[in-house]
Amino acid sequence: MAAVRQYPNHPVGARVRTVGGGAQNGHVLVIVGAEASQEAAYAVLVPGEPALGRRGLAPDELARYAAELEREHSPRWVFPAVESVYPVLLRADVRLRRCHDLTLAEGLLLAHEGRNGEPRELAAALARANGTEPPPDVGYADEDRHPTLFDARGSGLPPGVNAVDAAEIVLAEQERRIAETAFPDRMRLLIAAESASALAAAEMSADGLPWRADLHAALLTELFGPRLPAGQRPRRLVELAAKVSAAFGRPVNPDSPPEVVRALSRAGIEVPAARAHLLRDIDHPAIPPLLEYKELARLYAANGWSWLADWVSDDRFRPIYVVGGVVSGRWASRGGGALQIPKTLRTCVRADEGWKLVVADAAQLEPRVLTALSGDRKLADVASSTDLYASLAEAMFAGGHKIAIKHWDDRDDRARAKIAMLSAMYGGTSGEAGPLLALLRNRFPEAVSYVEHAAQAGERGERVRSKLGRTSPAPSEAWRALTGGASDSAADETQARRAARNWGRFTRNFVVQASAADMTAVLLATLRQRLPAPAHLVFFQHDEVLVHTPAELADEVSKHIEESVAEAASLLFGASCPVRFPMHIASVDCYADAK
DNA sequence: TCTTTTAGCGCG
DNA sequence: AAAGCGCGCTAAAAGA
Repeated sequence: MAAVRQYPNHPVGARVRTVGGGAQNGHVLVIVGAEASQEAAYAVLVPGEPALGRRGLAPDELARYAAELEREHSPRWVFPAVESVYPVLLRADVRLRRCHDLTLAEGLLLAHEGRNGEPRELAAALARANGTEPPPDVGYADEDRHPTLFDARGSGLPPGVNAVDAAEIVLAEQERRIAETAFPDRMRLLIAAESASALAAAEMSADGLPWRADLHAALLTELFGPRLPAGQRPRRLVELAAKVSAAFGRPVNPDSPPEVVRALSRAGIEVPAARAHLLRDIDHPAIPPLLEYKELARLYAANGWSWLADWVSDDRFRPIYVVGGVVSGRWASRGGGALQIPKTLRTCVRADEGWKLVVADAAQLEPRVLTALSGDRKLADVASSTDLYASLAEAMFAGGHKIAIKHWDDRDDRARAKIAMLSAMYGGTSGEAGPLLALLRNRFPEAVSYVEHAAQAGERGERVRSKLGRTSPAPSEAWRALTGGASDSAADETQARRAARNWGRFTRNFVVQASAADMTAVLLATLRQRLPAPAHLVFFQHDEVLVHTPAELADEVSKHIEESVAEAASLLFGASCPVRFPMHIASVDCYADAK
């Protein structure tokens, strides 16, 4: 094994090339898969180094051997799916630096090839490589929320085919497909970053977000009264519901939107729905308790006692993240609502004694990403400000240029600049958005035309790509049927036009949101390698990371975050990218104190 | 009665 | 004239 050199210390590991076989380029490649014949028996294959191969390893043996290989060779690991194998290693406290997740890579490549939605797990990828019919993905069992790729339901691989052998074939095939993309280096970076994100996600689930169950319980008791059996409305909600009913003069269930709408109608107030913002300005005695009920009931249902019991253990919240679970490449979560923790509960997120939480969020990430994507130099100047929207307001409205909007108030300039930018990124046109967007287009034509081209492509049914090659799905057959042919009637025409516009808004936003996801994936990949032990990532939410660290390392952690963002921007947009990506970084004891 | 869909709202 | 993106989760409502 002495012939095998350590892989150069690249933070993401994106430069790894293994086409044509394993160690020949000086990189150790380790493929781990479960034995098809036995449950929880793992195999390790090192291409070009047969002596290092192992078969029939029990989980603890796999962990020990993986730790040894990681220590000796710092290889690029190849897993059928990180979320299946890596938890086995994490339970033995084995951490790996870099990897290639075959399932995530397959998903990215399929999307790039316009085959979104086809099965992407190892068995399907193998069938695809062999030119046979891919079996459907096995997915996850709802019962235990754990991956089932290698459980009793089987891997779906043909009889006698071992996962490591399948993985070797699939890896070679994926390398071939990567090389066929327009920008292989970008796709390589994307897959490396996505795979590293999967490592980070599994580590975060294993480590958990520090969560003081006692504070959460105290808060619930304070807001709702003593804990009652599941299914029973707590005291405070009973009181508020009674007030609502009393104000209407008849029993009204505030949890039932139709009942609320009917009750208001009887009181002579017509509302199209029972949404809080539609009720906010109504003058009726039932409204205040109703709004208070809605807000509290939401918290109780989503993050009440049963959530606390199900998702918090040993003062850690352990959600399951779904890396790349959103078409744009953002993460999703499975159970626990990890990405929707209400701000009111952030007071429960506390660093351990002697530790700190370093909370870092990217300021206005998406408009900055759009700026970098489009290469709009003037907007890049605006983005040199930490408060992009304030600076944008100056650029848009300086010289007293006020467009035809009634009751203009200078104090609204920043808000209006923000509406203009969000309208460009989301396709909004309501209210003042139209004229504001026109002004933005006038001042920053390059940036606005970038998203408008994406929208037009979507309206034509074309796919669009992020900076690193994440690709939007093709619209459905139903969409094509609706928008494709000549319309028989004006109504059909309207419907077709609406469908086209809707898809255009999706692709318009996709190029920005997905490129932002590219950037944060690279950020995560970079940061998790740079963090000084025992500091570790504990939370990630689209444009925000939390690191739990011994207090004395907090400053160093902040510095690594800054550097990782710069590294990510440089890898995506080039070393000379003029766009700043400032971070709000706070070192706090409590998450609630970060803003 | 059981399953699927909808409305509403939390997060970015 | 109106029209902004992406998710997950719960209870109620609708459907089978």
